Amino acid sequence: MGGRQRPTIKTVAARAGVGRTTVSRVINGSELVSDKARAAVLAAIAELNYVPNSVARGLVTSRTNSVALVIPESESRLGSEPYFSAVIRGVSTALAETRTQLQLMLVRDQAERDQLTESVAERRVDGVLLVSVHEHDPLPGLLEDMGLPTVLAGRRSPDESLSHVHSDNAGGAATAVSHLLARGRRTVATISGPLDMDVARSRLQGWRETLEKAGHEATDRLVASGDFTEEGGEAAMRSLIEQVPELDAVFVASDVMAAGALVELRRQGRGVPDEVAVVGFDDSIIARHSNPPLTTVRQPVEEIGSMIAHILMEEIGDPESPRRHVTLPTELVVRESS
Amino acid sequence: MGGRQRPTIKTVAARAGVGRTTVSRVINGSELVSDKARAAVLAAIAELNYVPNSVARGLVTSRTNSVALVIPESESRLGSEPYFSAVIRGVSTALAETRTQLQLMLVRDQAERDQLTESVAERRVDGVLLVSVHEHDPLPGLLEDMGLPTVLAGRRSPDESLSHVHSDNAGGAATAVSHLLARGRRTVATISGPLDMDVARSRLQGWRETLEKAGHEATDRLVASGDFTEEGGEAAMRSLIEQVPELDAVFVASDVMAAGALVELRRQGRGVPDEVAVVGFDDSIIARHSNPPLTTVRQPVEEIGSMIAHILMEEIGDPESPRRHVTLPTELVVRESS
DNA sequence: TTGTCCGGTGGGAACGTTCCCAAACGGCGA
DNA sequence: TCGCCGTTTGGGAACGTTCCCACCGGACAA
Repeated sequence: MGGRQRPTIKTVAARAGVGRTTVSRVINGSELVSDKARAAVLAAIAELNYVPNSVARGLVTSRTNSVALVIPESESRLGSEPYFSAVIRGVSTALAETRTQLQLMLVRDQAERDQLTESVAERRVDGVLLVSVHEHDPLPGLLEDMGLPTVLAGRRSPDESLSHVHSDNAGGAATAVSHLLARGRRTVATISGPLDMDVARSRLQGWRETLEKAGHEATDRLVASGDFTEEGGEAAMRSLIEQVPELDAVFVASDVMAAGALVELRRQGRGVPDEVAVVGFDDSIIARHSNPPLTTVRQPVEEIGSMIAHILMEEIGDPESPRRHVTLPTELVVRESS
Repeated sequence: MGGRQRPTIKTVAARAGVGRTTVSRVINGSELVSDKARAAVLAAIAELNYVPNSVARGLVTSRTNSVALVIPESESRLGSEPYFSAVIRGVSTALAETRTQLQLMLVRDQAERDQLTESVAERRVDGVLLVSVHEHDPLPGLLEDMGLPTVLAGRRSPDESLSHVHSDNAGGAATAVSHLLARGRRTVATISGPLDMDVARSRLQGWRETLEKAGHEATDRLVASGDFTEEGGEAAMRSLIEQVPELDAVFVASDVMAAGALVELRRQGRGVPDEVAVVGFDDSIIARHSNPPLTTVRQPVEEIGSMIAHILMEEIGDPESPRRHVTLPTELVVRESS
């Protein structure tokens, strides 16, 4: 039964006894169609089980009704990082409402990078969502030059020109550090993310400013930088303990790294939270299940996802629409590690 | 500079002083082109920065070079379930090699389901990958009827007709139960997944057969069924303890549910593994971080992903290719919960 | 020389839409 | 009755490719 030729708009027109154009108008919800014609067309469509061919439509409208979500994954973090999954969820929810397809592009190496730009050049998508951008990543600029609507989750730097949505990283870090100080901690170290990312720098800045404002030390010896992986967190914790044996608290820039830090602390026999308090960032699933459960800064990741999607659809709909910069609030979730 | 009209194949032809067809041939790597013509075309392409329009190509070839990965998500499991992320990773890796785009479709409700079938009917994809199929899901049959190449991760039932890849669920469960028995456990209960899924039934069957073969009880009172969520695992554990207070081991059909079970056991003051041993399934990130770390059955999820993608590409390339049924081995990972 | 073949080439048609425009239709006022 | 206007309609062209086929020219055998 699957062998039958798919009906085209012509078939429908013939069946309904009208012209191609009228069918097209009905499909696209134009008002300039008589009720009679509309009824005939709708009936024909139903009988023939007609579905418009979106490729043909795309050729003439030069719209594909699909957008790309680009996730650079050199660190192979999708998988361990629930962050990406949550973004995907949010994006998908927002897109579903607009009947836009989601093309997922995991970019691991240069070859895949080239493929991505080519695919974009082929105009297979109407716009691009970029997640986890690094400061000197050429991709955002490239997309901007091509004139393709682009929205970032995060930003390259504080003066990012492209539309973007991110959470209040500095503020979240400040809350975390204040919390630790309020619990009487004196020496608050930090494990930061890769410093070529604004997320990492902003969280570090929040840590530093809060400590300085409170009259505490916030020098570089209290900073170890990880790469947002568990192993990275472990190594950073090790070097911190060595560097600053007297530390009694650590603010870690992600839950996954914090989990690594916990492993190292346990290995070294330092009690959490008795001897060392730990606060993470993200409130990912791992935070609830680590040992002990992790105090952490929750960020509205799914909302970030749906918001970048919304903004992108807006820019696709109206290329002249102004660029938007959105900062979403974070929230401290206190558990047993602090 | 982005304002310039994109060059078409005609522009290139004119520039190179050849016909459209010759340009097309060069692009598609045909042998029937003289070296001279080929060189001229390639030069023109480079000068003009020409990229073929894939939509136009798709219209005539009726190929889109993209496939859909469908993830039903009524249980909102992407996010908590690293399983899906790993599948996505595997699929993406395999597709990258074939220059095929990946359309991600999260299907939460009926509306999104309809959108999916419509999108498929519009021929926006060359094939479909289906993850986490339930026994009476109409979708696989629908796709089969439409004649669209379809490959499943998992299967509807043991006599699945569509191509599919799954791990040795019964075998994995058997290994887990044998392990528990070897540790001297006598009353091995189980928390199964939703019984309208073959994964769940197979794991349950592995549990049952192993116990029976060893001469142990394997009756229904030892079975509680969850829904692959943490809360479900918690509730199931609660009912098991009530039903079978003397149990000294539980085989749980997923790590996420096992994490829930651990929470409940702790709440009830039952030591793990001293009083109750727990074994999960998946070896997801949560297994390493639960308290205590979880003994679990590892399944090669990423490999499942890349394999379904491979098989799908094969079926798209040759619709007559035989259906394939692949079972991948599992492996027990012993940690501290057993 | 003539005929045959074959590598190389390019123009026309087709894919299934949307958009532009001209034309048909009907009603209404003069 | 005629002319005008607004609503509704449909045919032609276009979007940028690929595919089919016919053609061209040179090499080679007869």
